[in-house]
Amino acid sequence: MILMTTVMPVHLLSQVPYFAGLDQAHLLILAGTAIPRRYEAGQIVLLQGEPCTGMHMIETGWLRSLKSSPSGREQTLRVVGPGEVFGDFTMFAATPNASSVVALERAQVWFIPAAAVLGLLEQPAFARLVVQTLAGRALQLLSLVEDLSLRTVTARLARLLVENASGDVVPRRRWATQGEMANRLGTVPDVLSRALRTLAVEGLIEVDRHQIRISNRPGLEAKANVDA
Amino acid sequence: MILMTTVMPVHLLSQVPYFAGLDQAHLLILAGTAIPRRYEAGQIVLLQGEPCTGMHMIETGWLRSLKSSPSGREQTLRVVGPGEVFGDFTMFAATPNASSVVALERAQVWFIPAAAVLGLLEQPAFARLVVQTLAGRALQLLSLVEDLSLRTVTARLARLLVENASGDVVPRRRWATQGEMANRLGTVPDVLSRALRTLAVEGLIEVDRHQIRISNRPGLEAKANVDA
DNA sequence: CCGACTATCCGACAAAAGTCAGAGAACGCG
DNA sequence: CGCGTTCTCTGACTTTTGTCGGATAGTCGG
Repeated sequence: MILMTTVMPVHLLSQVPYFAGLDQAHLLILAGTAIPRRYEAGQIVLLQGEPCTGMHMIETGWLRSLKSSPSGREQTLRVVGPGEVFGDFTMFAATPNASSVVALERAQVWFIPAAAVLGLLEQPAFARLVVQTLAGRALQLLSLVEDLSLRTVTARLARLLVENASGDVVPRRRWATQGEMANRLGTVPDVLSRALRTLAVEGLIEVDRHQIRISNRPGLEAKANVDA
Repeated sequence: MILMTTVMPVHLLSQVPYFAGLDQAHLLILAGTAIPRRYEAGQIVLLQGEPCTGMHMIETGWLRSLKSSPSGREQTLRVVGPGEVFGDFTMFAATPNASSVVALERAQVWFIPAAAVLGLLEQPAFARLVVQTLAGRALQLLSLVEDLSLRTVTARLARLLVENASGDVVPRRRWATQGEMANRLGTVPDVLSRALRTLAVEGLIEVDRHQIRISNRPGLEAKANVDA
């Protein structure tokens, strides 16, 4: 009798920058330890403060990690999608979860136990990639600090748009509501709404329900560098 | 004829968490590559955007790393002192300096070329420590984001005081002026001055020129968790 | 001990951000 | 296709933060 369990396809793992260099044998072992998990929109994947026992990799769907305040305000730290990982920081640091993670839409993710990954650090090539990736992600956090500390909401919005534009349009997924974007910029929906309008009346962007078009990129980039 | 060059004492290196586990031989090699540098108060050690060729370790003195805005506002990211390192993030990520670093007082630091450190990543024990340390430092950045995004200036100040207190007093070094503390909290001297006063009149702290005494720790901790 | 420089403080003011209530539009589900 | 929920937008208001000029007090070096 054959017991069919769901096993992670190896090709998924190699999408992750620091797993990409591993040989087939190690990939198979890793994949063997991965546990599939499915989440619906709004479901909590990780809760800040809970012990961390491993990391997660996303097969499909989008999620966001956030810090939340007692009064219900939230700051989105990162929005992650297919091929990306989360929860690795706390796994490597061996601390409780530093942020919560919730699903923005239905998502298929794989949980990878800490032991399986930490063991791989024996391999210099892998370790090098991990070090490089962690450092790079830390630098992204630095620019978030810069944004929050010394740029106005409008400037942060302009930056977000410029960075996320493919060509001249910033596509909006279903969950990319103004409330959600507000969390990302560290403000509230009302204020974001006004910021969008400001940019729109100045002719820099055209806001649509499904996308935002950049009509004047140089002008928008100028706004992005204005500070407090 | 003997040429006397200044060589870094090995015992300094082993103060750094991730160098601590290295054997004597490697420590000696590392120490051999280190170059001594002295800076006076206010001098620039690293400039944001410049290429990064290695990391620094502090023997004596204090420095701060910061992001600055076009209009002159500054956000202090970290204040570092004896035994600590800086510039390692960008070295490991192989990117230009993400922040500037300036000396707060006269400081003796050692520059360690990137190649010397990156080579050591071959050693699993070392790599593991680096990974753990980088992840830990990234988590500190996360809490800075949390502070800036969802806490008021007064709450941030309360936290700073609680965290830096030894016993009931927060010692103030000569360079720990209000302007300096303001940069650390992401605000300006005037506002900080008022925040200090607020806490003082509420009887939570007693401000002195050389130290700040916490007269009501529970009360101060309560303030530290208030949000926007 | 003096004088220049810096740090601190203050009150009034300006600006940015956040809050609130309510109207209107879009969307998803049945 | 309708109905209810969620998202958007609006104007008025509050709070927080930042700015400015200038008074005051400390500090440091000579």
